[in-house]
Amino acid sequence: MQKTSSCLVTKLQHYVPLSETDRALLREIEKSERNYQAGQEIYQGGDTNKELFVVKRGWLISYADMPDGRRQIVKIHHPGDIVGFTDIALKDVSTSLCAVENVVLCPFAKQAMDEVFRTSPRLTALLMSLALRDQVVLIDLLRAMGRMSALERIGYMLLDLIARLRITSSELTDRFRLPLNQTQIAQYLGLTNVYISKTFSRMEVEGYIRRDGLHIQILREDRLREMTDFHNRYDDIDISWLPSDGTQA
Amino acid sequence: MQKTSSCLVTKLQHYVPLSETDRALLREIEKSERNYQAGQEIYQGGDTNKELFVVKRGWLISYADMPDGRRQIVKIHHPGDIVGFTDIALKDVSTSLCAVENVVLCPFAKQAMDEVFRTSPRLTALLMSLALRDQVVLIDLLRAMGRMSALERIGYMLLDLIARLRITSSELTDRFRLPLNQTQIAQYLGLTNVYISKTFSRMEVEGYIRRDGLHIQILREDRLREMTDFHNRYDDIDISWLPSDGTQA
DNA sequence: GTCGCGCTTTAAACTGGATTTAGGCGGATG
DNA sequence: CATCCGCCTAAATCCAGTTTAAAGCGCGAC
Repeated sequence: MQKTSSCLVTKLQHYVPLSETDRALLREIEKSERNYQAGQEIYQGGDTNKELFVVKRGWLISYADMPDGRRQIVKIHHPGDIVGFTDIALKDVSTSLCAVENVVLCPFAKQAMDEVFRTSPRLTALLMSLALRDQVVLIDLLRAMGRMSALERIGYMLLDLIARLRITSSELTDRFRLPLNQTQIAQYLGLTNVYISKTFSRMEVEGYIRRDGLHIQILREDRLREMTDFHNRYDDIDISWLPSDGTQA
Repeated sequence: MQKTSSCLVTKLQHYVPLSETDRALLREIEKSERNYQAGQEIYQGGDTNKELFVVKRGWLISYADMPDGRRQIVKIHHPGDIVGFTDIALKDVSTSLCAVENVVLCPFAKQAMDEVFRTSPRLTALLMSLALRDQVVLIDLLRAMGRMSALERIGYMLLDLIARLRITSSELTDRFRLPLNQTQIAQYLGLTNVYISKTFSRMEVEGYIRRDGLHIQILREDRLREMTDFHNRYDDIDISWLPSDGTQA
């Protein structure tokens, strides 16, 4: 019966109801807030790994750079996401994190996660399921990068983003705000900004999408799904194996 | 004090000592064996997800296909690996599995994994760490696919493979057997078999490697590490947060 | 207003890797 | 010992996407 609805709780409860104990654990994690402004780098690959974040507001990107400056963006983070879970078992973080717009994060120490692991088997299992799901999503992206044309890759990215946004706001239709610039999209899809521009224009001409400032409307979602053989990994998680909920603990 | 040394146990103990209880759990998992011959497809993406495998002998590949036949290989499995862990939270498996040579697998039901989760927090945490580590490795591969040239990608793959093989056989020097054909390597690196052939030849001419049948010798490992900004993710796992070992349970 | 700045667009030249096709080699099979 | 088959190599051609450079286009600062 919390008044400030947390997007982390919303996102997790999309998969499974949480006990009051579990929600209390999560509230603890989201206790403190920190602001970062657009373009700010929050940590860098190689830094010692000491805290995780829950995204409260705004989009962020994680990326890995080559020494000569080539950059590969590997994850796009939205409100409700946990950032840094992947690196939990590493001494140093493997990617850098940057705010693409003004954001609000809830930082928390790795130890807080230990607390979750110790006291809530159900939440632990859920987080683990989501981490494994993320790995499947990464595999999908890998396939897109290795085997799809530029147009297919952009289509795939748009489908993936909208599927994720629909988790938290189910009334969302076919239009959403995309606060990434074309250089960042290129760094995500393994292309160049110039070719992103060209392909976006082409997609508009051919009626796949419509653009309006930062907003993208997907006009031929079915066709894009078919072209990219898209699977929505955010809907069909199997939670049947989760331990019974924490109320008994 | 087991006589038949299990490569799974060897691989896990590379990171952390295991209690007798834990080893017993793993023995249970490796109880039954099944043989598959070279080229055989063991399961297909979309099949219902019911069992996992420990690799006992031989190499295998996991891949995702597009409906029109384009194929992306996403993982190369070696003896001691657990296959299918990624899909544990999915109703249907997301990739296909194929033996690249004659292999021996130990199949076990998902429930056996539940047993591990219930009874050994330490083993659970270790498996989870390794799953997260795999995700970091996947991110490295993604960077290679998105931002590296053909020569760099091949170099990266060779470095990754030899780093993994060195976990189980530390006396391994700079030479190893690579039972993949060039078409498979291409499907792994997002290139074509023809260009793999060309680039391999070039790498040999330029003194990066030497080839001899299925064997590859890496001659300029330092240079390749530098070119690809290679990080060995198999060495530096942080296990300090693991719960104390299961003997007290 | 107009200057500067970040971002997108367009165009032209270029190239890394794809495609296609043919040949060659080695090992299994009869 | 001839045939076949899977795999690797080589050469010619082609093209999707890169590179470089130069406009456009808002938009906020002053």
